[in-house]
Parts: sequence; C-alpha cells; structure tokens
Amino acid sequence: MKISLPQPFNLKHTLECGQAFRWRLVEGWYFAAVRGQAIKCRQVGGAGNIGGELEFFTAPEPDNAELIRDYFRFDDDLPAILREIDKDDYIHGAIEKYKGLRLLRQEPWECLISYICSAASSVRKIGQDVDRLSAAFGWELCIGGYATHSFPAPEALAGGRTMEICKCGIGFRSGYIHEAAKAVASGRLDLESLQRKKYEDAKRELLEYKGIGEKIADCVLLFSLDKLESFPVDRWIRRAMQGNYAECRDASDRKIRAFAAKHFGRYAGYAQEYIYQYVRGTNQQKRHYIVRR
DNA sequence: TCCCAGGCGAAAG
DNA sequence: CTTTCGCATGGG
Repeated sequence: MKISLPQPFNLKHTLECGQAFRWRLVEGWYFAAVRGQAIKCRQVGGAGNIGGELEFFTAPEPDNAELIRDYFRFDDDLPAILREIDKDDYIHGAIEKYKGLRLLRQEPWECLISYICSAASSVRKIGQDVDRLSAAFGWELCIGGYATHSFPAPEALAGGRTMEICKCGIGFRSGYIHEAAKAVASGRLDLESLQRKKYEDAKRELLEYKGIGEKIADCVLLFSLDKLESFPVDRWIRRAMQGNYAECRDASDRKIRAFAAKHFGRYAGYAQEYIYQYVRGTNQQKRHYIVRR
C-alpha cells in the first residue's frame, strides 16, 4: 500500500537519527515492530529522498495506514515548525542538512524502557538491548520474510526476576527496568495519563523513578508523550550548545534547557533532534579521521 | 589495553 | 549548588 507523504519528509533521516532503535534496513526496505505490528516500508518517488510516497506493509493487521500516519506524525506541520525554530545560522545549517527529519510518536512504554537502556550506552547497543528484551519477553512477528518480536508487555518484564532482564546484556540498568515495569504493570505509573498532563507535571512524575533522570525523562516526553517543547540535553547536545551559543558557554544542563526554551520556543524538541544529528554526524567524521591518522 | 557510549544515583565539597 | 565516582556491556 502507498500513501502520499507530507512535505518535507525524509524516511532515512527520520529512522536513522537515533530517536528509535529497532529499525533495520534490508535491501532498501526498513523493518521494525511498532505497537505490536510488524512494519515494512520504504520511501519511493520524490527528489533527493524528499517527498514522494511511503510504500508500506503491516502485519498481522494489513494496510494499517492509521498506524503509519500517527507514528510518523503526519499531523505535524513541519514547514511551520521549521520556520519557527530557524532562529540562527547554526540551527539553519542543521535544518538544511537534515530537512525532512520528523519526530516519531513512539509507544510510551517501549520508549521509557528503551531510554532507560540508553544510559552510558550507544545507539547501536541500545538497539541490541531492546531487540534482546523483545526476543526474550515478546512474541514473534513476521512480515515479508522478516522475523522480529514485539516489544514485551509491562507484565512480561515485571513478572520474572531482575536477573532474567540482565541476561539480555542490560547490565546495571536491569533493576531500573524491573522496577519501572512493576510500576506500569500495577497501574501505579500510568503513562497514557501523562500524555494529557502538562510537561512539568508529567516530568516530575517520571523523575520519581530510579534510573530516570532529567535527560531520559525529557526523551520520553518528547518522543512518546507529545511534549514537543522538551529539550533533552545529552553529552552531544551539551557540547553543541556550549560551543555554538555564547549564552551556553560553561552553562549547566539546566541553563541550557532554559536557553533552548527561550530561544527555540514551543518546538524546541524538533530543534534538539536536528542539532543532535548535525553535531553527531560531523563529530563522527572527525573521530574517523583521527582513528585513521 | 584503553576509551567511549543519547546518564544516573550517591556521596562529598 | 557543583564535582566525582562507580556502574555492566559492547564496539572501535
């Protein structure tokens, strides 16, 4: 099935920018499990991977276009958002380079556990961790000859022992995940209700749990709870902001977040993701250069 | 062998 | 308030 894409749209940038961890590229098609469905998709037509159509398959529910529209945030008016955050030369460069990158509307429970896994880890390893948790605790999904597993239900991770989670390579984060799973499975932590709360209130609730600090809470709020003003500060964003904005020179993470809110406004989260890609892309090239030398 | 990776919690200054 | 350290694991 094909659906026309909102403009601009770049599937590669959207799926490979490190916001979601389970997408795999096989022979020109992206595969993943999303909200209990296996998805196979690719961008066709359009110029320079901008525009065109999204060709996709879903299973076991066939042709679930509503899932696609919601997950890829077709409801976001990206041109208007980019106009609003395009405040200076630095962010302008990031927007030009990664135009068409869209935030995703991830499932909050999976997003929470994925980002608890992210502490002192790498994008690649987080993907490994989430895949292993899914293989161990989820159920099998297949599409177009590609086999994967759904992300586990809260009850599945809450039911066993911490050690079983640790066996997926989760390390010191295992206890945090087990505790979060028990909170969600029991209903004590209601992630859906956080979607309806204000950013500050939802964040305060997330911060009550061990293993969830400012940065991870902001990621969950931005990537799954529709808080587009959220501006997660990780080590890359810290470096980028301190190095490119005089107001952030020697600034703490709290001051960086305050500056971003003032400077970029209600869509600061979009600015964050463009800057993240921008700084990480250029820096990875630098490191490669150093290693080769 | 050493360093780094989408951090966090605890302890101490 | 800030700084420092340990924390498991995998890849370069």
